[in-house]
Amino acid sequence: MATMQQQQQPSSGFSVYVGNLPYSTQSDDLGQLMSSVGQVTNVRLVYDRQTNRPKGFAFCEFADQSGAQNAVNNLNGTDFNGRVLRVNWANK
DNA sequence: CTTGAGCGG
Repeated sequence: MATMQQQQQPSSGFSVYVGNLPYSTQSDDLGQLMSSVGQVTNVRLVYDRQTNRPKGFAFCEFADQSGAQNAVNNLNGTDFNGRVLRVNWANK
């Protein structure tokens, strides 16, 4: 693997960006999917403040960096509820 | 009863 951005976030949790999600996706659905590749500490679905509609992406916190990396390697580019899942390390 | 690039109510 080439050099990639590994952000170690304190206060428990390695943030991973999850995008290209269906608007019908709930945090629980993502939580179960992420739990299948690693220990998930938190799952945050991003909603729009103006219309209260899901923006279509979310952020997942893993208890271990390997779990987050495993999620990126296993869920990124895969199909989820009819949409191609987009998983990557979070920037902020 | 709506939408589809991207990084947080």
